[in-house]
Amino acid sequence: MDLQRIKYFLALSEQLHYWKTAEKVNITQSALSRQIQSLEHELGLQLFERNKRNVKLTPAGKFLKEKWELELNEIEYIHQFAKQLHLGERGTITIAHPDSISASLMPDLLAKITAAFPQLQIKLVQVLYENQLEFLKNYKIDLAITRDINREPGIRSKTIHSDHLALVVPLDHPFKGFGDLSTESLKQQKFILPTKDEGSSYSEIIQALFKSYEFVPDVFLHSEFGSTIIALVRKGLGIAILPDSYMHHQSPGLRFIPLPFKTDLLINWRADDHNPVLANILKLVFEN
Amino acid sequence: MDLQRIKYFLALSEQLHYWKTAEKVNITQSALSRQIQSLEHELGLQLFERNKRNVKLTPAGKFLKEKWELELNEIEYIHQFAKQLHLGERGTITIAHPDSISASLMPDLLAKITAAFPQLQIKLVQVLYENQLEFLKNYKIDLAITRDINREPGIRSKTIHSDHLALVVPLDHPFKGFGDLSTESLKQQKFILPTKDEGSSYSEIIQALFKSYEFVPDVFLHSEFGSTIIALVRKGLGIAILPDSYMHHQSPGLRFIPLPFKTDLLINWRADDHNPVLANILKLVFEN
DNA sequence: ATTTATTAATGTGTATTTTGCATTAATGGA
DNA sequence: TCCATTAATGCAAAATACACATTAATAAAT
Repeated sequence: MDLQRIKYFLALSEQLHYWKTAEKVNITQSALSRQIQSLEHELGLQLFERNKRNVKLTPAGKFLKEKWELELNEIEYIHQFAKQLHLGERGTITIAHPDSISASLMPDLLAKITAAFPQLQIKLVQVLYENQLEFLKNYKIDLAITRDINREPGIRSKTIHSDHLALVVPLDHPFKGFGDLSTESLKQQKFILPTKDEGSSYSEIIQALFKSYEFVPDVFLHSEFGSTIIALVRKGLGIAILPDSYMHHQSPGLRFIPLPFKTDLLINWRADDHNPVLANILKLVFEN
Repeated sequence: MDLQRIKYFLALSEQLHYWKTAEKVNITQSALSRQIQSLEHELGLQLFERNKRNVKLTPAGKFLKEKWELELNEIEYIHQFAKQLHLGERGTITIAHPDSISASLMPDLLAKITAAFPQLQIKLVQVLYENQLEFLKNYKIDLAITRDINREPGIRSKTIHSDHLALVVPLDHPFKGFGDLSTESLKQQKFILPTKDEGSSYSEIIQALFKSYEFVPDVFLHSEFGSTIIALVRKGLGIAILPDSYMHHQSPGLRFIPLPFKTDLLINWRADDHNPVLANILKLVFEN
């Protein structure tokens, strides 16, 4: 059952004239005649009542004309949709990203994506640092934006941004600028820091920072969630070290003091992920 | 776009293995490989991600697998339905019949039809005698059961039954049997008769009846509807002449006196009506 | 590291199907 | 009765699909 045959049938069912129809669909009358015959034979029923002079739909033919028209439309739509999936213009992608960039990079990126591919479905999720690679490998997420360098085989990774680290203090705090920082003055402070994670490159940078001042900080509380940390600092419960992306969040009552340490933001994906949606998004991310 | 190709695709999308699938669908692996390739080419997209070792659906392929399965089911159902239309096992037929047989022949006929073709849709309509042929020719009805012989070209006709005419009188009427009828006694009666129609063979029979008694009846009322006539007779407003099929109606308070005149019941249809439903019904009507 | 088994793709000749051209046969109208 | 129209058909050519054998890539085994 060739769909082309059905198209010929539909054309003939409109014209009810072999010669005119044949011309319209660019085949000879003989070919059309045989196409209809084989269609009838294949279905085991008669589509047209015809003699050498007139062509007329049978009740079954009339029924099939109506139904097939609907089906062909449906199928055409399906094929178009599939084509969009193929081109990565439609489909779903799940992205995990850290809280730090939800007010800076993410809005920009999402705006870019929706402008270029309005039909795309994007799912944003927050995943604990320690789970990101596992989720990526288990197809729970397709893209992981993180501050950790990964060395997993099968995961590809690329830096998309660099942030300075900043010391975050309440507005009424004695630290006004980088000059106020010293081993002595820092030793007095209570710190709110991210959860320490063995082998996490982000914690290593923070460790390195304290090492440069040669002391071990008094860590009053660990939290992985930047917004929690910021709220605690604002209440005067301690001071924190965060990527300066957080300056883009509307956070009154806080002062950010830039530090000479940088943290990279990386984007990770499965090396064997051939979803065209991913390719399109990576292209967008890297194109400028 | 050959539906067979889509079936091959669906088989492969289940097995994800060319050799096994090829065996299952009874072609060689080479043929299957090319079928899938040409399908991909035709659609302009990739259905499977494959290397020499593994076969896996792409997102577009996964989508098409789901959709095509539904569409193929739909199409198969449509074809089955069309086949039934072709065989006359499904479809609609509109039948006009006189009131006189609605309690005798019609129930029998309808029972027969629904037993043989349970999927058939039957529309019963009451049409005035004078309109029957016109409605038949204009495709408003497909079968006309009537007591009138027609001589229209293009309309085929066959007798299916013969009724005696009967004189219908109230139970308390002095006429008890055929012996009570005479020109004198009949002259005293008021008659309720069918609408007189020039050239109608049924009225001609009734005319012939009165001619045999050599008088012109005192016709108090004309009606074409048997049930109306019966109601009037029961109320004692007059007596009537009807086909004795009416004896099958539950009509207490009436006496039917058979007369030695017969009226034929004919079934009429368009000679050029090739609706298979019609053929099946005619076969049923004439088969015994 | 090398070998082996597996398996999708492909080159090639053959078989099948479809097509176009020319012709035929049926039919309605002049 | 003849003519014009038009769907069907015989036939050869073209296009397409197929099977067989082979190739090439790769995962598993040694």
